[in-house]
Amino acid sequence: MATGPTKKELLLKAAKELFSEHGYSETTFKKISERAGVALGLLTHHFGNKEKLFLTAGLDVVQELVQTMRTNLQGVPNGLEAVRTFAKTYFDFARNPRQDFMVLVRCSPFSDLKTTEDKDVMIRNFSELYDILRECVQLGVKDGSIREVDPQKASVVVFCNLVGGIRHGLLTPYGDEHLFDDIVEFVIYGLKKR
Amino acid sequence: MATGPTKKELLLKAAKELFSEHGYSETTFKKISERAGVALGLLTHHFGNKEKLFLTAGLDVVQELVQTMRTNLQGVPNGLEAVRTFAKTYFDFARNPRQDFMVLVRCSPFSDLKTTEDKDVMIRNFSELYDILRECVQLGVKDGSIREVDPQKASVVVFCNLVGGIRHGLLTPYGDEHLFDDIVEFVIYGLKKR
DNA sequence: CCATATTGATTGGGTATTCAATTTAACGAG
DNA sequence: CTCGTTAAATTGAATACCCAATCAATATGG
Repeated sequence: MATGPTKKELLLKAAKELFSEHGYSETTFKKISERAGVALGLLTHHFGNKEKLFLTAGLDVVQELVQTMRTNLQGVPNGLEAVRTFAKTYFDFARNPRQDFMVLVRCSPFSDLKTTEDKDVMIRNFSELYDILRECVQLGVKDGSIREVDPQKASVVVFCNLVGGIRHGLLTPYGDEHLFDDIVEFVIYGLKKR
Repeated sequence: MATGPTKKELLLKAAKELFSEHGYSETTFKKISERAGVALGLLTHHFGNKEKLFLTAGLDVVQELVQTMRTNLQGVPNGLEAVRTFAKTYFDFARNPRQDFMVLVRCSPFSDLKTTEDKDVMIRNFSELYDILRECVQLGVKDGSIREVDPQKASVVVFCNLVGGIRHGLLTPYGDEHLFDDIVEFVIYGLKKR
């Protein structure tokens, strides 16, 4: 028997798409079940409630991004290039509709979640990304490709660039198709040893 | 007769506070009218509907920011310092609870508004800020305090830094109390002529 | 045979918006 | 200043709608 995706997977896929397209509160169980083509009741059966469903969707995206990041960072020549790769991977991932990255952008994972446990889970998973970026900066300071900066502070600032870039590039009418490249260039310029 | 604030003003004030604290969909007419201490029906009477109310609240904040920006930028010695003042003013404004800046952050002005006319109104008002920042960069390139950059591109990149900084500093658990200063420093470092 | 998956109608609660009724304010004529 | 008239402000209950979550009934699979 050719087993395709399970109904649970279909629901999660539809949920990720709808969260991406219309945000948390505009996405209803009815719309999700209709897009997935399965019964409405399966949502609570498989995911508990709406918030848990979003958490599942969001974590799915974050973990895939972490994995992609780890893969792309293999074999980078130095810390500065690692940061460049990190930024490019981040933007490429966000641009790719198949990844449903907008789930995280549209749904404010740190403010829309209501229970503190759910927030903590999301925070822990996001922290992986921060850790990776910080290690890139640390590496660069050590190997001399990045100027003398506090890796902790610098990595947060770089992350702000990425977050702001995503919001500008994908949510506002400002910025052109080169925005992401411009940001990468600016970040590298600001870190490079001179 | 000592005329205090009108009921319309009380409603708008309460709406801005609640939008800031809990976002668009968590803010209800009931909560707004209760906090303002006036009748629920006045909301539609004065503002038409919920989206128009949010638009009014958002525009109020943007226009106040534009005015503050213009004031603070008077008498800056050169373009680079103008950019620094712009960034500092932006962060100070966002940090100040009295300004209800979080209305704009929590309510995603470019993605939550439903009608294209409302989006256009918001876009036009926001553009004032972009124009001001671009002029600062242009000035700096001319007076030699900023290196040779495309003012259009550079100002958008700087804006991304500010937007990302706000989200990190006020919405996520990452970044410390010096984050805003770090970002200003990074931006200035990336623009300064060497 | 039992646990799990699946269905969709039902439930209970909450929402923006409407509306008829009432109060207040504005303003000119006498 | 004082009515009288009219428009605007104000009220909160009523309306109509939508949603997440429940649940009893049924099917499936190991």
